Amino acid sequence: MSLIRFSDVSRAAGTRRGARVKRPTIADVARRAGVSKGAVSYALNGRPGVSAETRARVRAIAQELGWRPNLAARSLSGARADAIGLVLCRPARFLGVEPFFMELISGVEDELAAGSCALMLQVVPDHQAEIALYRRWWGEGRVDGAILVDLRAADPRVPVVERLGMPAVVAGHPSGAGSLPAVWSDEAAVLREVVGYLAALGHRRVARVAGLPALLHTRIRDEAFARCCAAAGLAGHPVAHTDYTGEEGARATRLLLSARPRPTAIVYDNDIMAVAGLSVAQEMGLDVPTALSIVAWDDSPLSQVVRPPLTAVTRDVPAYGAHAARVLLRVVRGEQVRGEQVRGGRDGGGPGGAQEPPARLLPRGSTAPFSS
Amino acid sequence: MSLIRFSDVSRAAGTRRGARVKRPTIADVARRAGVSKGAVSYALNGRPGVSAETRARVRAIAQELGWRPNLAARSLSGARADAIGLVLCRPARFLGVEPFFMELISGVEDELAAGSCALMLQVVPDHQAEIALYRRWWGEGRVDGAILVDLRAADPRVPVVERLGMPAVVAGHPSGAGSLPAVWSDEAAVLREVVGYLAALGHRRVARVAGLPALLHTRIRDEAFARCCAAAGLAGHPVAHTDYTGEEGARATRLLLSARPRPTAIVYDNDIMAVAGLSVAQEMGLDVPTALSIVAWDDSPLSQVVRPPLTAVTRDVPAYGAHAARVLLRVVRGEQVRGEQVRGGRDGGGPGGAQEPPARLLPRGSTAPFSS
DNA sequence: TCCGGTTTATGAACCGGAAAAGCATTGTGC
DNA sequence: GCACAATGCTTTTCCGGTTCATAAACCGGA
Repeated sequence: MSLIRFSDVSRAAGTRRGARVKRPTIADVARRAGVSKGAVSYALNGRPGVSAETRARVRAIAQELGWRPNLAARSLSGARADAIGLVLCRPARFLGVEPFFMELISGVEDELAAGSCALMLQVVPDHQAEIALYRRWWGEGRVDGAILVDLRAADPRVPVVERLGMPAVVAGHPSGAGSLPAVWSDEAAVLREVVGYLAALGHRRVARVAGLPALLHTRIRDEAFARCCAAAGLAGHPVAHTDYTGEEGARATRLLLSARPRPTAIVYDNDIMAVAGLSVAQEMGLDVPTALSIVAWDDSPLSQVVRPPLTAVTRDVPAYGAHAARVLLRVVRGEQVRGEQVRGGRDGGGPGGAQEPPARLLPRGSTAPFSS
Repeated sequence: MSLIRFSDVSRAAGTRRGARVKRPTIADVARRAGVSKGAVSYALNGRPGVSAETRARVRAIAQELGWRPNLAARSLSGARADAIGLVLCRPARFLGVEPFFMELISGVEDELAAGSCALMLQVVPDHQAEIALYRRWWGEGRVDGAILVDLRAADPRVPVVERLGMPAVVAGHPSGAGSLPAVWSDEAAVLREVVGYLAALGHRRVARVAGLPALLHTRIRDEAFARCCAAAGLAGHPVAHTDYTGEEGARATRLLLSARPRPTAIVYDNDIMAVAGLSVAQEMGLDVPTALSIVAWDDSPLSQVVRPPLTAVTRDVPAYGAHAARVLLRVVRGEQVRGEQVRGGRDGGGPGGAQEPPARLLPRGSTAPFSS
């Protein structure tokens, strides 16, 4: 009996949304201030139509009552949802591994928080689901726009988003962004720096352990790598593709190091694989850096805690996310992304967008001169 | 001129929400089906009030038109927001490092996606901001509830959330959860297993590199560690507190290994610190595992790619997140969390909640018998 | 044929805020 | 002194669903 009562009470008063402590509405503020709803709306939104005096009084009362605009009501009258979406489409187990996304997200949120905009995050298994999600979110009016990551060649998401008319920003190279603005950094330039550096150290056989071949940025790196190697006059430049996990990184390294002649330097597409590769090399009796040089991508604390600390390509990922968010907010607000358009438009990118400061090569202990 | 025109066009038709392709509303469906708005609502929500025949017709038409319920409108009439909140309160740079949160999030979302509920994620600098965020989200009707993580002793968030009446679940030990349901795993038991294992291997001086001392689970582990060591008859059991970063993990390890007599085994609170500790040991000429055994917490691929692979405490983090989400959804829906209440209530936890399957110790190459 | 009861559908109110239209009051220019 | 604008506020309508009161249609039984 008492159990049933408890259950009933709980259902009736505890958890149902409608039963929560009633929040003041704009009408409460209006009544209290002795003005109309409309006036309160004007006052609180900083729009003309009320005197400075009334505005101040209304503001004070709203503050006092702890009034907050009901988001549903606001967006129902055609305003914004004040949220943007971010869909991650890698399997969960890969996500946990890479600091990249968490850093990206924290950067995005830094920017969003400033505009008191929220982030809707969802992890999905495939592009199909991702597209369905965009439709749903946009259809339900749940988001004002989205940031697209992990662009692929001929990415199906781009035309869908374009057709939906949903504001969106691509975090990645503009070549695949269609008409969407893109925020990206020049990976080819960094790769040039890396290869140049290794060549200068005397390395002639440089290999690469790359990420998912379907991703556009992997392809761009692949191509740039081939070009750079050729330009630097390096011999063969084997590239192994992986799924970014340590396991595959280790396997690829083992394969590369078993070949004859074996490479004297390996460039990895992330740091987890570089660490795995380092372990494999040590396991195989190859000293790093004297017998093998290693370069990691997307520096994280991980690169610094292993011995030797890894030479890494480092970039400010949070800043990258923040930048993407900033551009998206501008698009959402209907502002032209003018400044960036000039900078970004030149090589066929979308109508707006911006280039990030390029990543930098940070030499540490895992690279050294090589002489055969 | 063309630039200006482009800008105008964009503002007028491109990005403003109002100008997007008009989505069908319930009224459109009603008109098309030749029934009233109300009937459509009943039909689509599976509520009585329409005939099976009409229901089917309305459903078909809604489908055909691609109708989706406008979330704002729906939640305005007192329904749910169909989103739950998760606020992370560690500095961004720490978040990127730990796979834990990303895995937790992916688990949460697995569960939410099933109920087509979204996740609002935000990273904040401190508890102050976190609390403000709960107020805002709840006040604006943006979320139906929240998952609280990283509980501290006498956590200020708990009473605030209780007072707000916002459904919430604590991911952590129920001792700090007040009246909120908690989802947790028995860390003391695992620690007992770990210490017992090391003691059985012949270790007499076991040290611990712990995480942030302010966190409740750190305290629980601290206390359990002390108790287990005493129970196993181990000598001193120094504990070094850190901020979870590799740097501090390395520093703490250096300190511990410089003491005389030095510990023969170290248990770390996460894997990044364990990896850092491994490097430090190797740097100091101590072979792992013959001279020093290492145990990591929260196994990630990282533990497996280093040499030797790390013995680690492993648990199913995504499942943990999924579980928390499931309990929260129940609370939100006003269902009693009955089954769990029995299991969870026994030791003073909230009115509901559930215990996770305990973590397991996974011996790998970094632990070995020790004989002085 | 009439009657109570159920099923099925309708119309209107309502949620909370935004914004257009309406309406006094005061001020300005000629 | 009058036309006209600006100011400051109110009224009204609207956004898109939910829900309640109500009514029409239907049913079997007396």
